[in-house]
Amino acid sequence: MKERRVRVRFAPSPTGPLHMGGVRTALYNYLFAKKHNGDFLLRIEDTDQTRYVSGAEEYIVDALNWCQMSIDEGASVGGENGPYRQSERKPMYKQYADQLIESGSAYYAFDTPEELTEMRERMKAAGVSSPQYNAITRSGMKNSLTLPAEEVQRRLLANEKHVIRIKMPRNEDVKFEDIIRGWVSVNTNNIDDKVLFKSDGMPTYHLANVVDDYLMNISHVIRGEEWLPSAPLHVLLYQSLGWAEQMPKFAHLPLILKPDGNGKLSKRDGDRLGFPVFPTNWTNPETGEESSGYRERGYYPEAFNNMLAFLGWNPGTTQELFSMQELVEAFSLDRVGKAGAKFDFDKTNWFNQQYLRMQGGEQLAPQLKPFLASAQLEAEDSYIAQVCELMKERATFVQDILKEGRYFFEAPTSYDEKTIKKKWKEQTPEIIKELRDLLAALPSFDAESIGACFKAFLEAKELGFGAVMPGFRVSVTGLGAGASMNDIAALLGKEEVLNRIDIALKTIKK
RNA sequence: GGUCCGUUCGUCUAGGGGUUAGGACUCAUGGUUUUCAUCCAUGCAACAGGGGUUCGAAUCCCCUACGGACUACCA
Repeated sequence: MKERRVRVRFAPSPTGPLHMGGVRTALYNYLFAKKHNGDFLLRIEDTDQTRYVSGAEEYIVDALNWCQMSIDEGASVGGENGPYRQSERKPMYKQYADQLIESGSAYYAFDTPEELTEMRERMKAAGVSSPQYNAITRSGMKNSLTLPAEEVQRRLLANEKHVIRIKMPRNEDVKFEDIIRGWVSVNTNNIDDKVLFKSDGMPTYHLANVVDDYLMNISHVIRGEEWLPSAPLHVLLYQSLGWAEQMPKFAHLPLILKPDGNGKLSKRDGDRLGFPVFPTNWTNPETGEESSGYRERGYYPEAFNNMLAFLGWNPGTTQELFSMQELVEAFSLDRVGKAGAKFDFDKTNWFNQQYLRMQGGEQLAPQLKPFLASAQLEAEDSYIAQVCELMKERATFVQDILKEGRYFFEAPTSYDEKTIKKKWKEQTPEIIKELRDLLAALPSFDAESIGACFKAFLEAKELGFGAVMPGFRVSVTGLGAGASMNDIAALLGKEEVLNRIDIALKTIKK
C-alpha cells in the first residue's frame, strides 16, 4: 500500500494567547511532520465569532515563529488548500451539512435556547443527571424528525432560526485506534445529537474540523486529550460523509498539568505560580492585563522547545539535550506517554542554563549588549565577550551575567555589608594597600601573574587566603563572592583595579 | 452523576514476565574552588491498593481507590 503523505495541522482558535500546552501540541505536530518529510499547517478555527480576540492570531503566528516552527501552509504564508481561516471558509461547509441531511445522518432542529433549557431542567427533575438531546429526547423536540414535512419546509422557507444536528445512531459501538491510547470504543447511546451547523450560518468545531481535515488532506490529527471524548463523533462524521478511507489517524496527547494541586495547566495559572504559561508576552486588549512570556524572560526558544518536548515524550535514551533537528530525527508518537505531566519550572531553568553554557563568549556578547545599553553601560565587544565567557557558568539567563557581574562595567558603588562585617579587619586596609603596591609594580597584568604575585605576597607576609582575598574582592567588585579574582582583575586591567582599591580604602569604614 | 482516559522516586521519566527497578531535575552530604557558582562523587527517594494468571508480576487480567478530560448553537 502506498504511504500517504504526512500532513498535520495545528488548529488553535484565536480566543487569546497560545499557552504552553498549545505550543507543545504544535511542537509535536511539527516534529512529526518534519520527521516524515510532511507538511505542517496552521489553521485558525474561528467559527465562534463571539469569542474572537483581536491580536490572538498574530500572537499565535509570532509565538510559533519564535519557537522556530516554520509553517508550510497557513493564512500567514499561503498555500494551495486555503483559505486557512475557518471564518473565510464559511461558504464551504453548508453543502456537507446538507449532504448529511439528505443521507439521513442529520436533521434540522428549531428549538429555541429557552426550549432547550426547559427540556434539560425537565430531565434533571426526572432524575437524569446530564440531559442530552439524543435519540430519546429528540422525539419530544421541534425538529425535522418530529414535525410534519410541510411544516419543516414552511419554517425553512420563512428563514426561521434553526440548527443542524447529527442523528446519533442508537446503540452502536464506535471504535477507532488512537496512536497513543490504542483502541478506544464508545457506545453511541452516550453521545448526544451534537449541533453541526449553528443558527448563525457557521459550522461548529466538529463539522468544520472534519470537513477541513478532509479537504486539506490531513493524514494525522495530533491534538490534546480534551478532544478524546468527541473523537467518536468525528469518526462517525467521516463515515457518514463517505470519507472513511481518507479519515486521518488520531493521536490524543496527554495534558500538561498544574505543578501544584490538580487539573490541567490553564491560562490563568500564568504568573500566579511565578512562571509564565505563555511563550511570549501578551497584553489583553480588553483589560490591558499583562502576562509574561518565556521569550521576554530570557529563555532560549531551543531550551523552551526542548523542555516542552520532554513533557510527555522521551527518546528512550539518556540524552536530554536536543536541538530542533535532533528532536525531529528522534521524535516518535510511539514514545509519547499516556499520563498527564506536571509542569516543572526548575527543569525549565536547567534547560536554559545548559543552552546558555553551550555558547561561547562571542555568541553571548551580542545578547548581553541590549541589557548593558538599557543599564546605560558600555564596553568593547571583545571585552564583553570575555566577561561572558568568564561568567556564563554561573548564569541561567544572559542578563544574569550583568546582574552577577555588574562590576565588570562600572566600579562598585557600595560594598557588601556582610563581607565587610566579617572580613574587613583592623589590619585589612594596610594589607590591601601593600598588595595594591605590589600589583602596581607588576610588569604584566595577566591572570597568571596576578595569581603568582598574590601567592608570593601571602607567603612573604605569612598570611592565609582568607585574610587577604575577601578584602581584595570586596574592594574591586563590592561583593563577597564571585568568579576567580585573578581573572576579574586581569580583565579589568591594572589601572582600573588600582583605582578601585584606592577608592575602597578611602570609602570602606568598619 | 454519566462516558472516556489515566496511575513507577516530590517532579519528568526508563523499563512491556526473572533488573540490586535505571536516568534527569530538585534536595542533602563530601571533594575541587580564596569565596559563590560550575564540575565530580555519594546519598535520600517510587511500582496506588486488593485479588487473580504464572514456578515467577512493576510488567498480563479483573476489581477498588485516586486523578484527569469531556458532558454548550466554545473550541
